Amino acid sequence: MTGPIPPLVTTSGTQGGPTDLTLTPTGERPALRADAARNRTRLLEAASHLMSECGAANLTMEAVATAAGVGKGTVFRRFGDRTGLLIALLDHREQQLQAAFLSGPPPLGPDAPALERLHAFGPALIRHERDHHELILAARTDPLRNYTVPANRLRHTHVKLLLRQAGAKGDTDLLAHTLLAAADTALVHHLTVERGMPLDRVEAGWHELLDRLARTS
Amino acid sequence: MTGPIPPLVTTSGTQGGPTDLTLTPTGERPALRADAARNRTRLLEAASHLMSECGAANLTMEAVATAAGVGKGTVFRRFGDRTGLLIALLDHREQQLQAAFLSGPPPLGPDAPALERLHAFGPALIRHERDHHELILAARTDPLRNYTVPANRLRHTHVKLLLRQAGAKGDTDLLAHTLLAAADTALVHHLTVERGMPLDRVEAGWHELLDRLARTS
DNA sequence: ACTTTAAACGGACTTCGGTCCGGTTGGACC
DNA sequence: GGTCCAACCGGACCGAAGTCCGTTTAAAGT
Repeated sequence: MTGPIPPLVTTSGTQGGPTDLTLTPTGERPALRADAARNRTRLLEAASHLMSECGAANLTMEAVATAAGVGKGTVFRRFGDRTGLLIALLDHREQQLQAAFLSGPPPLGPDAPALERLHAFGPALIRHERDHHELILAARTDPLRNYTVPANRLRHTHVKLLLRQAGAKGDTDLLAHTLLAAADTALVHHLTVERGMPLDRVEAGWHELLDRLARTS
Repeated sequence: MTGPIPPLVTTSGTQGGPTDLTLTPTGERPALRADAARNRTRLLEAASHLMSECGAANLTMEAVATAAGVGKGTVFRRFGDRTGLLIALLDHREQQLQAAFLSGPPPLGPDAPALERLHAFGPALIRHERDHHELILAARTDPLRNYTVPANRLRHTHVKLLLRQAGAKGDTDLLAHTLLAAADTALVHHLTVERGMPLDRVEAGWHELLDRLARTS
């Protein structure tokens, strides 16, 4: 990872000033040469396939390269590192969720009042994360990287905006972080799987927390 | 890591039922053979020394082993894996903080009202984590492991107990997780270092959050 | 002191992430 | 079509984590 600008996963979602009101999904990509683009999709398909067989934890870069019929160096050039590949896989699966809360029908989408959207967002997020917890946890090697991942920045901005629209008083930036932390994959997995807590209770926790954080007084 | 019971770092702090009211620090260890104990401290000292020279990120197991004058296998036998070694280093540095909130003077210690203790706990925790953020972040390879680390379980139980004593309504278990997440090393580091947020604001966020979570109505 | 055994030891070995660099090629511009 | 170059490709190579297993030893019992 010494290349000048390894065009990793994707930017966007939150590019310019902090008051950018129009959020966009994390899809766009910087324009790749034909062969590179072809190899990119091949690699993602190979990785996705291998993952469904061996599990995300056992996914090796060399295996992906071989399965895609390219050299190992190519994988690293394209995705930077193992985590980059996993994040790219995730990003693809996130499109659905993003579409749902950015432009989908109420109560998640923009045609519902902010507070209602937030209440709907929690369970949607929690379930999405639970569905992909294996991949998400495998992609979390570097604890700081989460805050850089476009999809997560998008979530944060989204929640922050909704909190403001809902008239929440206080440091909405921090409150958004707090709210998102309550739906964190690792936490939810720990609670539900390792400690046997029913998912309902976790979701109830979200609503309860939201009620307290969104107070307008 | 195939050994039957690699007696890793230490247990205790939260052993039995969930209503164990007397918390104890995370110091005790299962009793080691003389040579093993000797090598253990040698290893920790060597690791600590190497870390202060090269940084936690560049600490290699082989270097630690060599510096301590033992074989590589010995390091792994004792600490299980790299993370185990780092956690052991951390555990040692945590004793001070634990003593402060378990048995120290008010407002952190037991001679202050619960809510006041919680308010004092945040800044203490945040600063402690910032002082050791390098080690803490390096030790966080597996996102699920945090919830298993004795020191973190102790913190959680501590906060949960204080919330109850303060008369907080709601799911105190979840609320404790939320509160601790607000002081999480990775988050605080991201906010203060990468985003330039002043530490005061993060601490203010703790107090604000606590006020909302500890509501008794 | 002697035996015994579970525990500890060490270092060769395997595996995998990540780097490097010489060779190849898409595609823009003439 | 020809030239040119930035971007791409691949696989040898490196470093470090973690495993394995034959050898050594602390220490408990006799």
